[in-house]
Amino acid sequence: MSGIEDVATLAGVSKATVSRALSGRGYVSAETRTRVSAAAATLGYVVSSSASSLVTGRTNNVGVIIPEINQWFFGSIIEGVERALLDRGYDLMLYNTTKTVEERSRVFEYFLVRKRVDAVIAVTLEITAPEAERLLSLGKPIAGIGGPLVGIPTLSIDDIEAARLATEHLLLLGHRDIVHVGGDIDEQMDFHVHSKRLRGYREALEAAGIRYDSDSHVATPFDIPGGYRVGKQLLGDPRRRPTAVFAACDEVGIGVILAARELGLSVPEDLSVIGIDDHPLSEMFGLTSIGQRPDLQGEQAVDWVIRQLEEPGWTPPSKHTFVPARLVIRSSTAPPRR
Amino acid sequence: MSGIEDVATLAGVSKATVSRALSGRGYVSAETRTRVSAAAATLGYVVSSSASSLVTGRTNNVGVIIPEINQWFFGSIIEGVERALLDRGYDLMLYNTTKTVEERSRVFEYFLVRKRVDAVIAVTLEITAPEAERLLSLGKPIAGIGGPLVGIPTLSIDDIEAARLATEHLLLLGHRDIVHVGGDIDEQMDFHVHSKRLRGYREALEAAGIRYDSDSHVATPFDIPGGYRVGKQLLGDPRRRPTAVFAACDEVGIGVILAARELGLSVPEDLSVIGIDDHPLSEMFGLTSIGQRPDLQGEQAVDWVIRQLEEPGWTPPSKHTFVPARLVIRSSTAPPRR
DNA sequence: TTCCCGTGTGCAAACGCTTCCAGAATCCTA
DNA sequence: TAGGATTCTGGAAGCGTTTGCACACGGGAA
Repeated sequence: MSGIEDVATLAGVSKATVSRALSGRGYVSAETRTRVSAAAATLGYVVSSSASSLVTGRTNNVGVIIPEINQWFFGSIIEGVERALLDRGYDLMLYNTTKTVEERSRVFEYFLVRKRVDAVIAVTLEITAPEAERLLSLGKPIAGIGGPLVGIPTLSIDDIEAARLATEHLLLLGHRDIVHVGGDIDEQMDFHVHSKRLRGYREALEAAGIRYDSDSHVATPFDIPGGYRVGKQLLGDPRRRPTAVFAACDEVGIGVILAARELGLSVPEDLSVIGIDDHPLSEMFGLTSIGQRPDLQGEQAVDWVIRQLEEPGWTPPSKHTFVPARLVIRSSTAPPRR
Repeated sequence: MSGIEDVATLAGVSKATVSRALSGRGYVSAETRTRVSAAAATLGYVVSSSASSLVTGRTNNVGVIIPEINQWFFGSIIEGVERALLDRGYDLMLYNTTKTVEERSRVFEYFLVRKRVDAVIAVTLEITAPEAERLLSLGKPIAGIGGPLVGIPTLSIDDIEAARLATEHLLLLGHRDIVHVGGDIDEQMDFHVHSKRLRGYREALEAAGIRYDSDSHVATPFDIPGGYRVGKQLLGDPRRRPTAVFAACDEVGIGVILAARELGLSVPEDLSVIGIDDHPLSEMFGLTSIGQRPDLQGEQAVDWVIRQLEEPGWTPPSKHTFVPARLVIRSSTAPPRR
């Protein structure tokens, strides 16, 4: 394992020059630079990141806190973040933590406590103002996916708007009897995604002059089996069956479609279904959806923190950023059967 | 940001004693230890990992190379690895890289080149002997999920055996006309998982005295749409329709089930389907499967590398380890109709 | 009593870089 | 031609820890 000293002697220069030549900082003549690079190459030299971190105070690591991995939304974010980080020469330290409050604060302390990351990207993690303050005061940029969050740049789709869009699509097709299959409102984490989507749905309904009652909304876990179970229940009774379902995410929507099929209903003739996400499976099921791109959200968050690190004076948007979500019409929605 | 010096003066001892008290190495009287801890706590002191890495040569990071994130198998591995690593006080550096040869070697160089990780866990990455040699000679333990791989401890289910088990289950039920829907044999990476599963299937068939011909096997991507497309094609022609399908993974199996339903066939009456994985969705579809636990595989790999790091003299198994895979019977398999 | 060993502590030397500073050489401008 | 600005290089001082070594102290064995 050769050090900078070896490279220096081989190239016939000082350690200082090697450092400058290799890092590209400061003046080095072209000739010297090539000689140093050659020496480094023959020795297989590579700088010790601990040593340089020690003096520069930079680790070139970015920490990512994420509550799930095995879900399309979160997995895609990680992919986007990873790609963007590696492109810029940073490494990704992954912290998978559940959403319970204790766990959350433990992880948070963990981050504050470590001198191991230059920045933090928090996915679906409600960081309180004092916590953010503390992190920021340590000079560590932080960005959030989900939000809004005070004092921290955050981004997400506009959940209310997306839900409204989805509901309006159904309304426009002529549906009046639309059930929303969403998440559990009592889950307080997650930036109230569930209640926001419910709200967008209600607002669209009310704008169309349709009464909303508590039967119009049913909660279930955000996965295919969750949608399936609710679908079975909801569609089982013919006299209470809606003509359309707005599912709070595509997995749930797919579950509902499967339940409908199993009950002998055809989609969209007997039932229209719309979801949110544009999940990779949605195309196969013909599921109409409000699409979003979690991978791009991850890239955006990376961009924010890295620019703060590298461009002195640059500051990220001070308010929450809404990323686009667009309607993708497929074959699961149609006018209600006369 | 207070350093060890501050703690030392506050506690009225030397830096050396602080270091020993906090790290638990060397002799420190109980009284001193508590005084130091108190001082550290009031100052909010935390050791600089770069500084201690510089002297100890340890980073407390483990690198994980993985080709995918957004797939159940890989996501579960990451979850298991992350959990095990955090429990032991290590951080996880994630490298998501595709399986193409150039990418692979690039990442590999990347790892060799960095002095940032203490160990490497390679998931589904065929590391060549010289590469392994190099990593090992740097004193960095390495473990692989997938394999076998010479010179590196690896683990995986026994793919041949799993495929045989699945096929035998169908044979035992009385099926003689079984098609294997697997992966593309020409994909050379992945430790030949595809060809191993094909082989287990063939061997079971041959042992039962059933002729295998090239029609018996069809390749498709390892996901639900892949299984669905093949299913549609395969089951479309009634006179060439098998009585059972052995899918190389559950996603494919689920796709086949969906295709069958859509063609009006009922499972298992008209068609039996079995997969491999015991995917979370399989229960909902009643899919019989050969189950495996990627999360535990991840934990096992972590155990190997960490023990090598922490227990001098300990060596991991020198041969490939097969982890258990067990038959989970659900409702997608039954004797063939009449 | 003497000697040795197990404890407890501090000093100072690394660990492998980056960067400030100073000095030398070269170049441009007046 | 003088003088300042620019480019290039090396020496040396850290960065914040860990750890080898030396030393002091006490208790038990001989």
